[in-house]
Amino acid sequence: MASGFRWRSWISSRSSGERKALAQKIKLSTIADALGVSTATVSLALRDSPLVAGNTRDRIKEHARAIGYIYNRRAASLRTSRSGIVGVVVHDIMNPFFAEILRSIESELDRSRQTFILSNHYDQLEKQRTFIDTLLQLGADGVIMSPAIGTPPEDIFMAEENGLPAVLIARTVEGADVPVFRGDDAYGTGLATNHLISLGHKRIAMVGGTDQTSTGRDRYQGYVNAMEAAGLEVRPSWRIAGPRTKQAGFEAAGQFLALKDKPTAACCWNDLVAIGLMNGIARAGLVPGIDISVTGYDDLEEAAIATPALTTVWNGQREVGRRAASALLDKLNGQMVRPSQELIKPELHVRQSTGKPVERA
Amino acid sequence: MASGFRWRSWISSRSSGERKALAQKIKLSTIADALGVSTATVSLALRDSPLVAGNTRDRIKEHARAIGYIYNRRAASLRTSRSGIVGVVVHDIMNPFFAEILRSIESELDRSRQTFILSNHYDQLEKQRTFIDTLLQLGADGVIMSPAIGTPPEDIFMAEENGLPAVLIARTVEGADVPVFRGDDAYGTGLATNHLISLGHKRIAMVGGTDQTSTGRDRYQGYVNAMEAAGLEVRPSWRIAGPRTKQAGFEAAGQFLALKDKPTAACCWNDLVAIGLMNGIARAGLVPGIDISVTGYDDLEEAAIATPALTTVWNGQREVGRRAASALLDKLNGQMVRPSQELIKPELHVRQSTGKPVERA
DNA sequence: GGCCGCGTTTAAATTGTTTAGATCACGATC
DNA sequence: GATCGTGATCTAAACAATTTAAACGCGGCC
Repeated sequence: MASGFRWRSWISSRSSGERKALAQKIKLSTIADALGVSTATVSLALRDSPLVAGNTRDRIKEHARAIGYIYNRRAASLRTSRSGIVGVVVHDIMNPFFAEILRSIESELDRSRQTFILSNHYDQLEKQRTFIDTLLQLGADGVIMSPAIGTPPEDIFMAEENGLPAVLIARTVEGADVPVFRGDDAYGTGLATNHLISLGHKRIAMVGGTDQTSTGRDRYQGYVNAMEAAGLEVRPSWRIAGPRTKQAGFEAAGQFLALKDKPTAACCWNDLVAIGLMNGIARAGLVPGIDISVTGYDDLEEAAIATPALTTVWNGQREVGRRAASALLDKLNGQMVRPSQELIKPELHVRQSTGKPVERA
Repeated sequence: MASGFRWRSWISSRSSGERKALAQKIKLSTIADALGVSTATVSLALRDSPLVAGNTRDRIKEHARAIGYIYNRRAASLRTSRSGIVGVVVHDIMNPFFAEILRSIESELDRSRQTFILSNHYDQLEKQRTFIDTLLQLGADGVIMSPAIGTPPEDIFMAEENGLPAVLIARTVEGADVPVFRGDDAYGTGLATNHLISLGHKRIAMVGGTDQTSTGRDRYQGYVNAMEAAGLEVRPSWRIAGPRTKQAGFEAAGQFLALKDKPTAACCWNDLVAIGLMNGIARAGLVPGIDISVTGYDDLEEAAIATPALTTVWNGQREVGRRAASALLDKLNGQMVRPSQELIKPELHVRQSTGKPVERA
């Protein structure tokens, strides 16, 4: 009795499959039978193989179109080991920094008819692993990833070992033997910091982000290098770490304004933090760009329309996405892609959020 | 000679598949052979079927884990007609309005082990069709879509006919026989408009968005109804249509400020437009929330930290995503889901971007 | 001796790709 | 005129990894 029940419940989820099987009945053999040729010929014809005569091919393609044949990629990939799927994992799809990267990846992959599956890992290693596992199960052709904090090189090695070639964007993983595409972060924050220094600022804080990632360390290093090169003091309390969001920047304003020997400028982790910080500063009754100078990073579209317009560092997102996708495609097609670290040179875009320092009593 | 060349180029893309086939060699039969059981037993054991004895199952699972077996979903789905993939199409992934919807869809689908593929259609019908076609080829189990402008009901009918059940979010398609989940837009803009009216505003513009979608018509209608109910004039020139982005809101500021009998308040299509508009107003030297009242729509996280904090209409995004995903899952499992239109009741969140009107000479 | 239940196995099925070989027409060669 | 070679088309059959319906072996039971 009990076992009878378990049996039923176990097979209960069939209905959808049945429904689908019922609907999806047009296959290669349907076409083959209708035209009196073999399925092999149909398969070859639909893929424009030179092995089949021009007019046979035309007849087949026309008939396939007419009866609404739908190509079954699963069946095909079972044989070919290529699924036409590429995985993309980033911290958070919604972070506008990734917007442009994703767009350029999308357009690059479109060209070679690869579909992509997107996922966030929210910097949780477990989520990232689950996703990679899913990609392996689906037989994905490759993965482009911005690795989660703490990703061990073994994870990437394992993926490659199981036929899932990887390329990294935005962050690097020490010891992983794959191509990495990202901006030159140290150089970039150096640009921003030097800009502030040249305006006359001497007390400059660095707001937002963490030092747990390669990006984090590089950005902080660029700031430190610039400060030291100018003979300026770097105080630990001037490093206000935190999430990379507007909300975090907004909340950091309180901490920033309460600092002893209050800095006159903030070099922010990214545009989101910078905009949040400016909002927080404005809320406190000060005027960002006049009372406090603020720089961002990434040059999001939003930076130009913020109030005041944000001085920021353009990070080459388009390039990162395009090159990463292109390198992955090369890998898929069996070309040897050497695991280099491509650093894209950032550029400073000066706007109204930075100015000469105003000293108050 | 020429034909020889074409031949070569045609078969040239095999290398990756070969590489993968080489790496991926552990399959059901590998385990079966090692333990001296049949592949059927292994298949059943791994899926915790009651048809296989407890200790056999444990041995099989342990061995599978030890040698790093990877489940091949393509092979399985060929047989079962279920792929574990759900498609999600929206206008633009990067629009933060969809952020919360996507997050709740993600967490709902996670629970039943469905992977989802995301895509933008940027309101281009052709892109949407290509994506649906890809889903059909991959044997996706279903699709959640915010339909592109101009989507004919036949497109949705065709998908369902081919075994791809659909549910709609955010927008409806007249004549499509599927469930739709969205906010009550007319009611929502009514809330915002009435709030402005109750503060004493008489000249209120509506900024952003288009009237080509069901959402657009509903939102405009809610605004018009509220105005008329209060006996206020609705001028065509006060309807400043446009894209639904910050950039568009920013640019609309010029047009808004140049209006004859300049309105004292703007009821904006969404938070992005509202924030852009406020930035534009601030850039022109006026103070949003004092000189001009502005309302948004969606209640993005950002609304609360904008300067000034934005009065806006909460749209129940979480609910939309959760219910849509849940309805789709029901459909997949063969339950009859009636094609109802679920309207989620919006709520007004009053902040500092609205106040009593200031009349200037 | 037939039937039952249990655990397992066998064989068929899912759909498209690939490869070795079949077929045919046509000219050239002996 | 028969044989052979050749190139162009096409086909039969093997193959990919899994699921599942049906069958099987084996005690125990009536």
